[in-house]
Amino acid sequence: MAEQPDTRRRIREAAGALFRRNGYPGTGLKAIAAASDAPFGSIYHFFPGGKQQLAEETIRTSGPEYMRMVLALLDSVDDPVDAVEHAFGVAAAQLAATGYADACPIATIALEVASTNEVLRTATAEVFDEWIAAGTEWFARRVTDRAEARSLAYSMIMILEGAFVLARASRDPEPVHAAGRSMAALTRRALDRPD
Amino acid sequence: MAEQPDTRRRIREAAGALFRRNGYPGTGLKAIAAASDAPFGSIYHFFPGGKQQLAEETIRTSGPEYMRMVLALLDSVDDPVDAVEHAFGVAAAQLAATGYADACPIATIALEVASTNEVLRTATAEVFDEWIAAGTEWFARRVTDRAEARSLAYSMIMILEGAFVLARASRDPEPVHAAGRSMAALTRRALDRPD
DNA sequence: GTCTATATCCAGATAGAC
DNA sequence: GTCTATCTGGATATAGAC
Repeated sequence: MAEQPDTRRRIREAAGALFRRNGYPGTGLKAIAAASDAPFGSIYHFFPGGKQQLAEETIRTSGPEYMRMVLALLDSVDDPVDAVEHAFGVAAAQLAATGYADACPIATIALEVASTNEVLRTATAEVFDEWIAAGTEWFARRVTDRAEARSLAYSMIMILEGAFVLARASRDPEPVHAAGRSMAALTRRALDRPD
Repeated sequence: MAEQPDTRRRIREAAGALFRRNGYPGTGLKAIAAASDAPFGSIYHFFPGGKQQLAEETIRTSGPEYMRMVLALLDSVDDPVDAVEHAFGVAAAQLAATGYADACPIATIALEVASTNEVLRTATAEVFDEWIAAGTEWFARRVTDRAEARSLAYSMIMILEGAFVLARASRDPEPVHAAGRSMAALTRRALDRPD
């Protein structure tokens, strides 16, 4: 089995970081080449489909990576309510630590391409579907009703995404903390009132 | 007092619609000229600051407009819990009716410019601040604790923004309905448990 | 004031030397 | 496979005719 060249991975990671901060049309291939210390032509050597192929790969790799990170945070605390607040607390800290740059790796692209690029829109939709499925599984191990678990997973992803919008705009981690408190309240309510 | 020319308004509205759908770097001035049926030069005649001035004006006009629309929806129903679910229901229907194009007028720009353009970032942050203040006032008339009212306003805006991300990506109004149910639950909890 | 033509630059993409 | 030079189109922005 052939080893992936290091250059290819560097390009993908640099692209992921730039797309996350500046979006899809806002990121140029020349900036990606510069950030990955790769010659411009290597981008087309490894990604013959050009910018779109590069973006699709970053969506489909950084999306699941991010999910695994959040699930690891959630799994690191026993009590579900505390786990939720812990995960949001870490997200808030990480956001502030990166100058309010590193929030959701795919949300900006998702909004940008929703009306303009079916290939990338589908990629973002499929990543979000995986997040919802994984989040549902996590909550289903803690609340009895499966519909309730799914609702909590939906809410957690949505309120986190919205908190990232407000926090990046205001350069203030407070929205993410507020989102964590609301999600903790919803979680506690589901634990207290098993339907 | 001089009347604003009709052309200027048409340009601003076309720009607002395109920025909302395709974002800031994704929208070209030529597309704005075409959509507003205005000659290209008129953009710089009315907006000498170019693309950035045009974007700032659309943020600062469409943002408050959207807030007034949501507040009108909330005020149209007496019971607070029903009002919240009603507002989300209308948002879901409008999203589907526009082919999943017309969600939040400034969220895409907000994410795109957060790390790249201080003028526009500040504009989006100030609009969000007004939303939070107005939402806090609305909830404060219905729940006693002011901190609780502010928390509900934050949550409502964040979960709506997140729902728009998921709904546009999946071309499905369900996330917005799910968000409405969660916000209704949070509102009911605040009404039932006056701290 | 309205509109057209154009200047200038940078994007994505490609060809081909090494 | 790596890298450079370049093509082509479209972007923002401007000049200036009408």
